[in-house]
Amino acid sequence: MAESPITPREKDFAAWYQDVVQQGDMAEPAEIVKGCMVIKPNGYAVWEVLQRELDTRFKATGHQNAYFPLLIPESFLKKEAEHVEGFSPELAVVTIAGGKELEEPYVIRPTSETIIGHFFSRWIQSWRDLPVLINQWANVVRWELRTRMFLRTTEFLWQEGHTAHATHEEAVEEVLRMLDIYAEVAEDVMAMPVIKGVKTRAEKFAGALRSYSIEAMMQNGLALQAGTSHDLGQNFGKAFNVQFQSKEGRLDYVWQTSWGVSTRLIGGLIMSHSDDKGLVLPPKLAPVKAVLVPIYRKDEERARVLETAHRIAKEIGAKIDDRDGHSPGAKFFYWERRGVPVVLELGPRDVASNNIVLKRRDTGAKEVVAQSDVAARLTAVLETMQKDLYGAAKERLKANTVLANSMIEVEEILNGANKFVMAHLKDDPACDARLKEFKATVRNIPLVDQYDGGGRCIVTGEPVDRRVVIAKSY
RNA sequence: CGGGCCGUGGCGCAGCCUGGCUAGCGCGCUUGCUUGGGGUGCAAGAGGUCCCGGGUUCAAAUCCCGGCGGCCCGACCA
Repeated sequence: MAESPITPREKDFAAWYQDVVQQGDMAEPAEIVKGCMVIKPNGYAVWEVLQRELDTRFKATGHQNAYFPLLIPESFLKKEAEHVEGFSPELAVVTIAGGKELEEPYVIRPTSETIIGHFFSRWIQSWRDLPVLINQWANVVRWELRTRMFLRTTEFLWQEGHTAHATHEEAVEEVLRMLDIYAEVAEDVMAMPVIKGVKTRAEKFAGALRSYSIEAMMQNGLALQAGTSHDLGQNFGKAFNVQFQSKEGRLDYVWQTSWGVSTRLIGGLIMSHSDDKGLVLPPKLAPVKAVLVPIYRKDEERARVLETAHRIAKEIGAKIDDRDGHSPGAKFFYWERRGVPVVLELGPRDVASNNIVLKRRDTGAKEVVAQSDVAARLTAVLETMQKDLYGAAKERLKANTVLANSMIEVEEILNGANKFVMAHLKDDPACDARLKEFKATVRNIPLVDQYDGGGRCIVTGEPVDRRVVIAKSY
């Protein structure tokens, strides 16, 4: 028996994560470009499914895709004071092009609020032009000091939605609508439970009025910000002079939003469901949902088995692994570490009895199914597995969420383990700062309070209306 | 960007301290036979700028200096 190429989670979670990414053939460090990664076909296929799920929902809510330049005039970033302050440390800047020093450097987009603001100002004149609902699928670059595959890389893929509205009320509706879509994709498609909430003022997007996020819990108890949706107010409208004439004939600035999710979701996916044997993909996200491994000895068995195997695989839309020169055992391990939800085994015994063996990736449970029932059974198993993965993740989130009623309590809990700690805390940067002492942050202030309502802030003693999520995070 | 560990066939490592034969090992890969219900076995092969640059030396994977990159911790982080 060969040794597992995957470090157990218990032993070293970070090493486990690296191993799963590598063994699942998801991505590898680019090495020749600092902090960047190569997303391999297996990983990119997952991204494509995620893109499809998101894009369909964006379109269904009236958004259109568009594309803006990768390079942004440096001066654009400076037009919004908070924005430039927030992003300038992590900008990559192009100063030379065509062999000449540029008069004005270009920054490689870290996000596109500025350049899109510029074009919005040209596109929008009247209340009739609103709302503008745009989404862009793009790559962005942020010179992060510390990178981890999928979770934080120098260059990453994402979508960024940018919308402009006539009223703040409408903009806030949009912000929450998109947050809901993110939560829906996270929970229903990725089987990753999330907490929707508002970011504290200290943690909000540079240039936003308010930021909202969905926060997920990884298997090691760390939080992962899985998606954000920002109420930009009129900040960028004013910075880029995006004005429209209202029905009443008044000139006013638009109210904007922006929202995004990135390839980081794939990191979250991995750390939500995968196990010591490798990647586990929820069925709805798996590019390949089922693989059929034929088993045979002699040539005449081979012919018979392969014939039946091909017929069944075609019927149920499974991939067939008919590679020669690999033993069935080797194939089982191969698909296992690549996270395929269901592996079907078909050997001479099954051909003779008109059965087939079906195995789930998550539980490892095997069952013998009549060939005539396999299509229905596969559908049912995939559905169950999707639900079970979500259920297990939800259970873990619940089990690792605790209440605290004092700063000392919060600190004790977080020093002992990685948990989500629910505590009353005022939305004040000074209060956020107190958590830094033990490397925690407010993840968000939940939109829906599932606990005991109001209480006194554990720092200031002032009344606050609900508990916030405090945790260590990626 | 600070601290630590690391960089040697595709992958994982030994060798380095104490410089010196032809740079080894396991896995993987190729070919043949064998095997096949959870990594089959045997045999024969292929495959290496020892991260890069400079220095010391008769001689550098090994010592010295500089750089690049990876991982972990920290600071930073929409």
